[in-house]
Amino acid sequence: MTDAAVLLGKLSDRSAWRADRCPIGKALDVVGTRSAMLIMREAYYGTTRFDDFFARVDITEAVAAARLRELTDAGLLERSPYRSPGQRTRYEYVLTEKGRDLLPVVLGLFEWGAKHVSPGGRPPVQLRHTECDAPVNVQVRCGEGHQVPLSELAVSPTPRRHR
Amino acid sequence: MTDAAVLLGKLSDRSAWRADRCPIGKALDVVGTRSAMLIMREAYYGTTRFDDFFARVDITEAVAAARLRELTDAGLLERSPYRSPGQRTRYEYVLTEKGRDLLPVVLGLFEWGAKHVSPGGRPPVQLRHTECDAPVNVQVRCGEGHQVPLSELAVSPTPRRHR
DNA sequence: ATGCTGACTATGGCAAACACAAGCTAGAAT
DNA sequence: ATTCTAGCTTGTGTTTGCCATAGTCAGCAT
Repeated sequence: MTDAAVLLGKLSDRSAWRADRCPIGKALDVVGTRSAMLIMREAYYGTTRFDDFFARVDITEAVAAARLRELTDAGLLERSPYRSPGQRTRYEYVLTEKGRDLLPVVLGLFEWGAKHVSPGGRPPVQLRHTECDAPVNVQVRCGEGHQVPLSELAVSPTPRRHR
Repeated sequence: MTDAAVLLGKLSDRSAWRADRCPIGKALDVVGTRSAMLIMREAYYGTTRFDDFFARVDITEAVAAARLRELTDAGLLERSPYRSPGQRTRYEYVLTEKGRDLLPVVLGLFEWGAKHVSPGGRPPVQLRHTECDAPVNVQVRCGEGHQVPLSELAVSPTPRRHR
């Protein structure tokens, strides 16, 4: 038996269904580009201003403008006015709840890239918990706190909600 | 103070560095396309054969062939021969360790898409732990087992390895 | 009034991702 | 020998992501 998730109910006959309306596909419609992911990374690093985004992500202004608009339209970032003393009003891009919720994905990419694609397996930066200094990583867990490997992952149809 | 990770050491001056050689970018070089992510999803569902991949991911044969080659070249999948009784030898694509390690990313996208982009917030399938039936999700944790929110995430330069 | 700075917008072009359609190939079945 | 099928390959055209360069605009400083 090859290693895979466990398909339950009507899903067990794989030829009888297709993963249209898949949440993964929907997510990729919003954050499926390289520049979107890297802009979110920058937001996590604390970047809020237009010029910082395009300089630090190393993309052109046009791409930064397009992506920032898409991400604010989609609700991952919010454009909010601020005024430095004696300056005119400007706008900064701040993370929303929805944007913060994407953190596991971006951190997951970080971890995977660090382990499998970085030269010598050594990433340029490391991640730790401020409270206890232990290294941080992304884990698949269940509500009981167990770590869940792929072979113990059960996929079942969402029951219909009746009214 | 806006909500962001804590940058330590020489990273604290954000104008003094740029995230080139970022593991996130490297990861996206390999799995940065929609079709790559969706093919990995299918592999987690247990799909192994060419025809199943392109039919179930709803991409063309050409795209499936290109992506499968890239993913095997990159080491996330392995092409291995098999023979059904009285059939000629065929090839199937099976997950490697490297491919399985990407699971948190794909599951993270699933969870984010389900929560934020699915109609009515209801995904078509749900994920549970086979051992205890508790719902499964992706979490950012430290070695001590604490859940780590963005504001408690410390980013510091990797110390140089001397020899 | 002129320039500067932060935040964009516009134009043009290239390459990658993808779609659609057709063709090819190895070997088992007939 | 011919057909069938799984597993691709090739050809053509469109769309999207991105780059590079240049231009705009608002307001503060000079």
